[in-house]
Amino acid sequence: MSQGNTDVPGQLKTLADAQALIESGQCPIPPREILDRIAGKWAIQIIVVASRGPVRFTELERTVEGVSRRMLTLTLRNLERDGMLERTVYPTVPPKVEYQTTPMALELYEALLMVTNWSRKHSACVALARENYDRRLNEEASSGSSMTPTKIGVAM
Amino acid sequence: MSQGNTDVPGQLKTLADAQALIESGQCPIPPREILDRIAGKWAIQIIVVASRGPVRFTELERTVEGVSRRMLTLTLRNLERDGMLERTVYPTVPPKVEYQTTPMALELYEALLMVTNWSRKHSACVALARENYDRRLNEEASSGSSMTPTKIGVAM
DNA sequence: CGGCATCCTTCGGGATACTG
DNA sequence: CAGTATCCCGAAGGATGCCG
Repeated sequence: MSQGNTDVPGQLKTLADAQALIESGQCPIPPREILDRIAGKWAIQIIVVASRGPVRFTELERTVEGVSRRMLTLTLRNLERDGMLERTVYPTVPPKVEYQTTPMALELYEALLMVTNWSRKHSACVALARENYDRRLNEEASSGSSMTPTKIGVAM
Repeated sequence: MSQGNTDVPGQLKTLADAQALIESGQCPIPPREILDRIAGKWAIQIIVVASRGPVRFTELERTVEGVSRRMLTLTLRNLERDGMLERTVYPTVPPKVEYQTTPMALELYEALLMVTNWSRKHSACVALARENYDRRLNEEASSGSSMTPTKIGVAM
């Protein structure tokens, strides 16, 4: 349980690395427990806001648009429990509580930037693929089934 | 709608880039529609398996452990609709259907490898943070509330 | 083999009201 | 201000059965 452990057992840079992991029987994808955390409707947004410096509860409530009191609290608790947020309570009256991201959370945020880049790069392509798919569904509804191997996809 | 568009409007390499995006009023995180896709319980696993070459429906059913027929079909349809999978039907009897990932999906997979790396690097730290958090909860249950600013987090 | 249709359960998450 | 507690709903997902 040493602290300064910044080594990754084996960096995965390419798909080949992932394949190798599979061969060795290990998991090449983020564990569900992690994905479920960031998959929640609010976790990432909270991390983004809290990465800009200490932020108070009510500030978050206003900034993270659409979040309910309940979900804000729940998500904050989970993130805190996972060591992604640091919660500081000032025992004043009225109470003041500040949240800010840990370095670990910032690293996750940076990793997620790759996903952001992907979506920015391919969002148009996804939209086009959907149009094609939906249109084919309609056409297929009128005509009979085709006799040749069917490939549905969008040209890249 | 040109095809060979491999340019990203603005590559996000650092948190500073993301901050800049925020200033300009743009979204620094992957859109929900994308996150929701990969957040599903099975999408990523399917992409991983299908990235190794054409794979048949029943093969997926056996490989992706725990998936139900229903969810496998649903997830495959969604991925296909988004242009992440290419579905090939051989009109033989009995029918044969093969799925394989598109280049776009492979790029997403590679982006997710960063998240995988993150979780491999920090999983122990997260586990430790949870233990600390849970232990503090118990201690706090017995004693009164503390009078000094409380910081709950794990040393990094 | 590769689905789709149906039913049912679980859980994330919203609305609202109360509290130290 | 910063929460907790309760109720409720819709969507995700599991189980099962039928079908071309």
